[in-house]
Amino acid sequence: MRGDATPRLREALEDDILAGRLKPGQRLDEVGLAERFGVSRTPIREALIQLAASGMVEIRPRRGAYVALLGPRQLIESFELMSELEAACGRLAARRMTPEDRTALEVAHADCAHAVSCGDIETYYIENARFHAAIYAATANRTLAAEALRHQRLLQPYRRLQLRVPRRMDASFAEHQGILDALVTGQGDLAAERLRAHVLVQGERFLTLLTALQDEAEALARAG
Amino acid sequence: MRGDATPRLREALEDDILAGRLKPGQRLDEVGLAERFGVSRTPIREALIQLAASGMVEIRPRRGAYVALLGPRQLIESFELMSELEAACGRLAARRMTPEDRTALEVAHADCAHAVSCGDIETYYIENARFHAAIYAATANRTLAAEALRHQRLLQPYRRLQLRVPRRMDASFAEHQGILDALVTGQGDLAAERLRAHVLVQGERFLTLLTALQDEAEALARAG
DNA sequence: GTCAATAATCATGTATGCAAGATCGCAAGC
DNA sequence: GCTTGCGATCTTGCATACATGATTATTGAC
Repeated sequence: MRGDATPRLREALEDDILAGRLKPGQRLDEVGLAERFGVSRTPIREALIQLAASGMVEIRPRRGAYVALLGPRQLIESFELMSELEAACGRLAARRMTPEDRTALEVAHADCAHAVSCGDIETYYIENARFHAAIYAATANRTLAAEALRHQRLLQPYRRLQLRVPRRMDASFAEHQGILDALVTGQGDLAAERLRAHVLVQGERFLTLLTALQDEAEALARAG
Repeated sequence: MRGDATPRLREALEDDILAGRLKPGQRLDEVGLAERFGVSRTPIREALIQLAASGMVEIRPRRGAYVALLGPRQLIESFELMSELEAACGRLAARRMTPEDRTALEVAHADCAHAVSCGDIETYYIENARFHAAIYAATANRTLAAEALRHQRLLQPYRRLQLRVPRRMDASFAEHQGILDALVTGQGDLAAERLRAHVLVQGERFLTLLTALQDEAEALARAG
């Protein structure tokens, strides 16, 4: 075999996690994955180590690898970190955006608008990520953009749930409009503030949802 | 051997890099390291992969691992990212600092003061990192604090050079005082602004130093 | 003397083997 | 009936082996 099994495996596993085919908390058995992908354990292990380093997988020594499962505390912290990263991106993007960046942003925003008008949550989920990624790209700071993207991906499985909250998609889109306005008029601090609030509210809504689900589960447990 | 070779190797290599025993750009030969540490290539590879994921090492496929060498562009970007992370930490720390956090900060600041009064650059370099780490810890957000710490370590080899700029240590300490004042008075936005400027100026001074060194090297190349 | 092509060498990437620790099941005791 | 101790099984972590691509050295031509 040609020598590029590890990156291929890493991407395949990451895709599986992001697409929800591998669910948070699920065990990742080395031999099982090796058989499934037709390789030995070695490149599997190396891919898992890389995913663990990026936070998508958790490796417990001598106890195996698991798809990362963020608890409430970690979720709060991650959304807060994300809100700060996005705010930073917004401030820099407002100052440095090129005409191409602006076009890309407006296209992504229009695609979000289309998803909203169709009521298509799944599409909005994807286009929303693109809109934010367009902001990262406009910072002209690849290091910062890469960090923002990495954390976006980390939270992606949880955001997906979050958008199912009633009317959240419309509210999110309205916030995008305000962010875009601030960005294209060069108001970096305003864009930062709006992005911070936009991401934080997502985190808070998500936690509300999470605790509701937990209460529900507990109620079921008591009833059953 | 007992089953913790990989983390031990990772820490040893990271220490070597942070302490300057392994220099940016230096090749990390797997068999050489394996012999030096008395282990096989497998745990060496796993440690290198982890270090690559955290940015301290660069792995070029089929071409080996090297101690990360940041170019001017990456340095600018990294310092800018760091300035935003520190600003975020400052804002949150000003709001959430516990009395213990405040004490730790003041102790770290006093230790910096002592290093300044002794003119001890090497000690200041260490205490400075502690002062900043105390701010991260005061955010009550371990995820954010861990990210800030990781990037602090990434830039540490370069900061060390930077402090040798004349009078930089005194200026840095004066800035710390302003940051501390803003933090203990709960002025989050002010603390954020001062931290951002503090880190950015380090980056800029460092780049000045870097280009000066490069010019010097070129002049020598022309002369020789 | 320099450059290019080719062969030898070497390092990386992957596969496989093996030992130690973790998990699971079963049985014995309370 | 529940818990605890012991043993079997399984998985991980590291070592070793091998193949392929990169690197270097050598040789021949210009």
